[in-house]
Amino acid sequence: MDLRERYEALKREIHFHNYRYHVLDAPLISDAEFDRLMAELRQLEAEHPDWVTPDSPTQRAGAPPAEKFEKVHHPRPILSLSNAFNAEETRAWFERIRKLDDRVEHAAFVVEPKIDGLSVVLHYRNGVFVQGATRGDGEVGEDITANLRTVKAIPLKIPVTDGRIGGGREEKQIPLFELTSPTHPLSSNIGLIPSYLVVRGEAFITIKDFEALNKRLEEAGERTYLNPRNTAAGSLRQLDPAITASRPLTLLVYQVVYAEGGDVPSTQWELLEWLRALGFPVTDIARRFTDIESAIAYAESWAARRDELPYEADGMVIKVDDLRLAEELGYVGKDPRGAIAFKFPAREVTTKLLSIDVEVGRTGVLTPRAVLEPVEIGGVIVRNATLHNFDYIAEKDIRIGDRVLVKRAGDVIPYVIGPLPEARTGTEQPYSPPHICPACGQPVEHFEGEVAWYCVNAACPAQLVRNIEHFVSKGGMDIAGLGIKIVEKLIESGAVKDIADLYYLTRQDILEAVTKKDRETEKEPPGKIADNLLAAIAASKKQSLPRLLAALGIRGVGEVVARDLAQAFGSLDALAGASPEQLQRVEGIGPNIATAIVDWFRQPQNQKVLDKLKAAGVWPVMHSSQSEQTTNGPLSGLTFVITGTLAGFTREGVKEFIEQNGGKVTDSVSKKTDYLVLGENPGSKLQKAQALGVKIIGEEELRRMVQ
DNA sequence: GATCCTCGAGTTCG
DNA sequence: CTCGAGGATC
Repeated sequence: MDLRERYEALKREIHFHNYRYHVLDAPLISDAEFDRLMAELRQLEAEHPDWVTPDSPTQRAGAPPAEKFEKVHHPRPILSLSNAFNAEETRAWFERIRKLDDRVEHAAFVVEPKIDGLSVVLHYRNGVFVQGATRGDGEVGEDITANLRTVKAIPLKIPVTDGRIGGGREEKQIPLFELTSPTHPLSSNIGLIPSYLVVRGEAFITIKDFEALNKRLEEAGERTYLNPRNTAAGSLRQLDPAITASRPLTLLVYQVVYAEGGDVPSTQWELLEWLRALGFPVTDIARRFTDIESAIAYAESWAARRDELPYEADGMVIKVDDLRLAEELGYVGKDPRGAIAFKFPAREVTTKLLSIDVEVGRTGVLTPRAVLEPVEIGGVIVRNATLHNFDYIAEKDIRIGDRVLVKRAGDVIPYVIGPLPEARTGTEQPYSPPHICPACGQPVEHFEGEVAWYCVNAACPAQLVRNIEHFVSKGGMDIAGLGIKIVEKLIESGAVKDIADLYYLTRQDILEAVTKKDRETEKEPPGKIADNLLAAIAASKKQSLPRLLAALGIRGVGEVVARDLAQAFGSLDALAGASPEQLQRVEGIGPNIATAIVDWFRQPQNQKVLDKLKAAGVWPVMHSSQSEQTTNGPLSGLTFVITGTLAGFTREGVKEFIEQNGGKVTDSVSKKTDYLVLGENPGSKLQKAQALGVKIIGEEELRRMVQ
């Protein structure tokens, strides 16, 4: 075999292994072996530069940076899709097209994922990738060929293999179908491949790759990206292909835009298989249905399981399988009638940042809050979102008036992911943090090495309200019926100046506060409210020492630390007399928390609070049975994390159950987690657990472990 | 000294 | 759920 033959065989082999790795995700050789093949190819090309063709694997990277992107006219318009936001609207679409054409009645549908990425158009002449473009306005896009070449999932040559591999040693002829995915064997012949073929696909970055990229950027101290979509779009619009090459882009192909001189299947379902056979990456969750209801059910099933997808999807596309029928159904504006996007509820939306409010927490920390133009996210109208802290605003360069991307953490709590600088008009105003507390007007302070800004005024009314809120909360002294409104009135009237005053309230104090409240919302007579509240306050005197300790609001002392302290010291008297050294003997207590505790007990106003609590009979001590550690239960030594909703347990209930049997419950999944207890509608802990290989059990298994 | 883990604190809407 | 920070561990 001469060198030229070896060169051609090498190219085939590299294309094939690239395909196995980047398209099928099933490599046959190691990275090192692959690198060796590439090195040999480069060597041959260095010796024979005239042999190099555009479809050589070496051509993926290395094009010099461009000045600008050239315009590309698409051979046919690249269309958009009309949307359906629920099953009802999807059925309405079906009815509309059924009335237009009788054949729709018995038509089949193909359902595919609608990936949130960037639409791209790829041109192949005689099987060689010659040009790639963005969608642009649908008529004219931008030439990003050099960038797309670096995307390894894009075949530079189709079919990606003609079945001959291993050239140079023992050349083998392998039937094409064996080279494709075992789950999708080829059923039909490829036919005559068009001499000019234009396909459309979606370029994107998987969630995993996005997170890894952002982590890398963060560690390098660089600006992170907002979401996979923005990253994919930004990466493909780089003038320097070397940057694109460094980004983990991939793609899935789903449409033939134009074909000349060859055969193209006439149904969407066959088309997907045909594209796959040519070596294009094609989704493996597409399904064909012979009735619209099954198609809708399938789309809905993915709406519920969208977190299982490796990429961000904003919906599923339902297409009429018969491509000729779809074409004949025509268009509404730029939307073809033959397909519809079944949209998932948006989880991330953009809206305008109107202003930034500042809240004062019970510890005095100032927290910025975004006031937004109201938007619906996942079924609720969001008007506010947290901005975490002032550094966050500066790092992300968030300005008032910006369009910002908002998401609900765990689909619950809204937060601002970041601004969309490209949407700026020039009227946006940078934000500067306040120098005084918005509640009391005293100057704010910042401590070395910390991010937070504090209002240090011990008499700040906002802090007092939050302090009492925390004290009476469910996890604290659990005084039901004492909400923020009544607390504010009680403070206003002077009846409450600290948490201990709650235990000295008269019926008259409460009556006054309650009657001053907005009467329209009253459901019960004030007298009854006052009596209930007095009873709840009296009942709270019996709360345990750990609860009281956590409720006091000592910095760094929450539920867990309070329990450990209570167990170690047994009473508030013992704790008040403890030295920093004694405190630090408790696991989890270091110098900082020890100092915070000692300081708290030393404050005169806190000593007064303690005296008043003691006098009111709020002075729990640990009983020996309470402090007894469950060290020999069936779950001892095991750490559990809970996610989702369990059928037979509340969150508190399952925690107690595990702890009573000697197990430990923490909030975050790590390598030290033994089991993840999985409930309905799990959160991101599930992915984390899967990534770390943590064992996942249901509540049944948990119960069995105890028996 | 760096890294991992855990805890605390704050957060929104219906 | 997120971020920040304290503490434990290597």
